[in-house]
Amino acid sequence: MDFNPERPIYLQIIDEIKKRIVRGDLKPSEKLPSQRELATIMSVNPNTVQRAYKELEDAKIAQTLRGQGTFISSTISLKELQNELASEALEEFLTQMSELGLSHGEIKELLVRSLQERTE
Amino acid sequence: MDFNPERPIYLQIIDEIKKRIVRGDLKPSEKLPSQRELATIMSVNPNTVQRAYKELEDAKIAQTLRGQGTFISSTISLKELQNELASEALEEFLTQMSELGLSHGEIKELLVRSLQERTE
Amino acid sequence: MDFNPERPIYLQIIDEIKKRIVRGDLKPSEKLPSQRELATIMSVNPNTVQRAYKELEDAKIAQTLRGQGTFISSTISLKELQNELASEALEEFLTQMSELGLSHGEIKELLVRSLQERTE
Amino acid sequence: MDFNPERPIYLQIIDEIKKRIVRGDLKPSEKLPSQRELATIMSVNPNTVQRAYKELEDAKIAQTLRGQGTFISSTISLKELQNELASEALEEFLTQMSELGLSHGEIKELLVRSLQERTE
DNA sequence: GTGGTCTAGACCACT
DNA sequence: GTGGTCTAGACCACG
Repeated sequence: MDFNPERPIYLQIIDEIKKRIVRGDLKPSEKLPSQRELATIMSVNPNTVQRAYKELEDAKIAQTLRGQGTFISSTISLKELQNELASEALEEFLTQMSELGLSHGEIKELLVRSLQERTE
Repeated sequence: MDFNPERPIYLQIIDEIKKRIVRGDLKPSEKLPSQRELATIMSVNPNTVQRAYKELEDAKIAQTLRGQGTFISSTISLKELQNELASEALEEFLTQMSELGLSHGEIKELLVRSLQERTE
Repeated sequence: MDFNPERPIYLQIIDEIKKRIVRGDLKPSEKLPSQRELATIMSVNPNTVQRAYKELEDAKIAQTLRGQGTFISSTISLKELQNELASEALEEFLTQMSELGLSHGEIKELLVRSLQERTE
Repeated sequence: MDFNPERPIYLQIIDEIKKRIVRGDLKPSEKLPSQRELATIMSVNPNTVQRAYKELEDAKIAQTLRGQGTFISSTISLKELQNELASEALEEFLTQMSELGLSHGEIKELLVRSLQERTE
């Protein structure tokens, strides 16, 4: 994993884990790599991983058990998390486009055209 | 204007000014508020405004004339600026959605539905 | 039994056992569950129970007889243990309240009101 | 300030600040010492102070302004915070006492006697 | 000068 | 072996 130097590493780790959960690569109740292990894999300091894990815990996405490790929360809903993240992105996108003075029609057209180009 | 504390204020000021240009609220050759004035309006440190203006200059979007103030560049192309900003936003949006495992069809559907809700 | 993740589990086990003794649920000379058994009941690592039992021994509250198990000390004074635990709790409580700037009168009033609500 | 080695320093800093707010020593909107400054005063690492400040921010008790410092939240209600902290302490105390098998009457008597001793 | 992030490395408590 | 805390010290972005 290569990090964007513009954005704090721990936030990028959080985003990555969330996306893996949503895509089903990580399942509820599954154990995350230990802080040290992930730190090694990502060539990052263990404290940085810890920070990411802590925020995931604050967000109720992960849970930590003393001496056993950090786990994806067992009660988490994949669909819900996906909706949440997708809505955030969509909201952000539409706000941006509106502020640029684009109408709904123009936004839709732009998107459709762009998707077509990527499919070809 | 209220700022997102996650993002440098000067960048948010830049974004805001760009959007105003694109929307036509600010016209080419028009004079921007003085740094002090804008700082007062936005309850922000004058240095922050200065930094925003400087970056706008570097991007050839504004020009500073000694003793006269800062002006929107007269040669600026609204359409081009709009395309640029819209493309950036679109790109970012599509990347996010793909990483969430959504297909092109799903993305389109989500957008269309969301636009409809906003129109009603 | 559900544990507070802020506090070591073995301490919480110790507290629980002390309370059961004070309430008479566990009597002097009575045999405690085996470490394995208690570990199973509490869904806890056997080492954790062992540590709790060891600390109870150090505090002269329990005794381990080789091959026979762990027993509540026969010479233990219920009243004394109760006083000790109650004093600790009271001390802690009064310190907290004082630090919040509450007067003796206010503390008393708060307690009385709270007890009344619980009785109704 | 001397710390209890049993409890994380950052939690003790948090508690201390909360108490100062409740007692009126720190007022809403007031600036807290800078992280470095407080770290020096308390002979503690700046990171430790930062951790405490961050948690206060998560709890909406403090607010951080980029480059300006950390401030007590302006919308905070002293009475509410006091009630909250007092209720927590009271709740904890009563739970403890009940678990020791003490009746409401006994609890009250113990408290009254203890307050009297402290007044004399 | 202020907070934010990160590293390196240490020690500890818990399982 | 696992996470939790802490230190020392560095660098950066921001105001």
